[in-house]
Amino acid sequence: MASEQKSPLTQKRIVHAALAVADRDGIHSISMRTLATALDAGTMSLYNHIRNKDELIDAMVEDIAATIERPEPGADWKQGVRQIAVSTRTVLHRHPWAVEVWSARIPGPQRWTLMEAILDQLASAGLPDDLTDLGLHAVLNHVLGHTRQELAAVRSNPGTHVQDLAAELDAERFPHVIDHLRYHAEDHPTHDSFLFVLDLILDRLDGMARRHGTGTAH
Amino acid sequence: MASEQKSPLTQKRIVHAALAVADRDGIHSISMRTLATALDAGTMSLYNHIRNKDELIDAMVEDIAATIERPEPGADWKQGVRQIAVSTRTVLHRHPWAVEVWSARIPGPQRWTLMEAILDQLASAGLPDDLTDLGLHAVLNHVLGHTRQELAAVRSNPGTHVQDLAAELDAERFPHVIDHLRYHAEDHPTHDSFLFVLDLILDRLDGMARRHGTGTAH
DNA sequence: ACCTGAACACCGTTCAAGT
DNA sequence: ACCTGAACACCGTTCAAGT
Repeated sequence: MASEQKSPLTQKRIVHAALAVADRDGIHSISMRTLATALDAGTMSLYNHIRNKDELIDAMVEDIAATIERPEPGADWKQGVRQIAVSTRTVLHRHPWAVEVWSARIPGPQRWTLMEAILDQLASAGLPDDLTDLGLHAVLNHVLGHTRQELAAVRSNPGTHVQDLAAELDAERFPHVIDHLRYHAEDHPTHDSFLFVLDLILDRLDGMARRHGTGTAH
Repeated sequence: MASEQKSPLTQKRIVHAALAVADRDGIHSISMRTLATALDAGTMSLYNHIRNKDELIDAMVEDIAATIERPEPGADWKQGVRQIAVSTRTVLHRHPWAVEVWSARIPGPQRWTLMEAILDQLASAGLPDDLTDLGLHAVLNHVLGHTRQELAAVRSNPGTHVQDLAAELDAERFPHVIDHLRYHAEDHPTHDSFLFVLDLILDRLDGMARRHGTGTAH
């Protein structure tokens, strides 16, 4: 107790401490001062390992992007894309603050690697350039959009839940919206809409690839 | 010149001034102090018309959401949804900071009205509840995802362009990503991918509605 | 009812000084 | 090379005092 050894600051320790804070209290709770205190260091010491706060947040996103599972090289392309999509969703659920930052900032190497993997799978399906582009965006928009939407009620306003939102709306003006919110408040265990739509997209791309491969369309 | 009359502060004047600043310099450039100065008022005067900064930003989003065109009541449902989607994209391009805030915060009346309109159109197509839900998210994810992606290069880092990103990447590790970025840097006037995918989604929903209507599937 | 300055409790970051 | 306190130039917002 008397001989506590302060472990040295590293960019890794700083990023991990920041992740712990963000996962618990949200990205808004991170300040250089509180983060330094949590690490038992002077505020300015952090700047020996990180250029500024923006780059810290980029490093946090890269760190969690690295935990997304990639398919082994020989895998079927549909299974490959599916695995990346499912794992991305799982990881984003583990870090509820991350989905907003994900779309808002320019990717780093880890995220480029993920995009490269998806594009590689789509290319191996035999899709031409324009349909590969279409497929990448369809998959990414679905994964990020669906996950964002799942996390929205929980995250944005900690007190707010989907049911409460529906209760506040005027039933005369927003009947469909209220139905829709109620629908989302229920559990739908029979088919997970995330996987349902994901497979819809993948099957559609598969069909396009086959049509292209057999030379039916240009 | 000697008899300048200060027009009184209103929530509308404050929101419009904030929109002008955000459209020119980004949402980050808005502070209560600079905004008050722009309005030739004391900082704390703003708080007589707006509860806090978060509600100001919500009010800004609501203000631009109100400018999105809605279809006239009798319109064909596909044309109706299409018009809302196209107009949303146009409006978000006019306010490049808005697409991030859009997904991050809980909707207000204007945005609920838009969702109500889309859901109403989808219901009039004869889609059952679960496919209406699927259709709403497909349309919203596409509109927001595509628009975000169009704006990303321009907005996030004012100096960065898509071509520069591609030039910085290691050609050995990211061949597909580089191709993809180059593809996006080109103009593709022959078919706008926004409309192409939008119509793909709408046609798909139409097909589902017809199959459901004729009782072929449950 | 609306306006506002002072004050409080914070920020991120530069710089110079330490070891 | 790494650490750090002081200082600078900001924040959003509460409160009390004005009209």
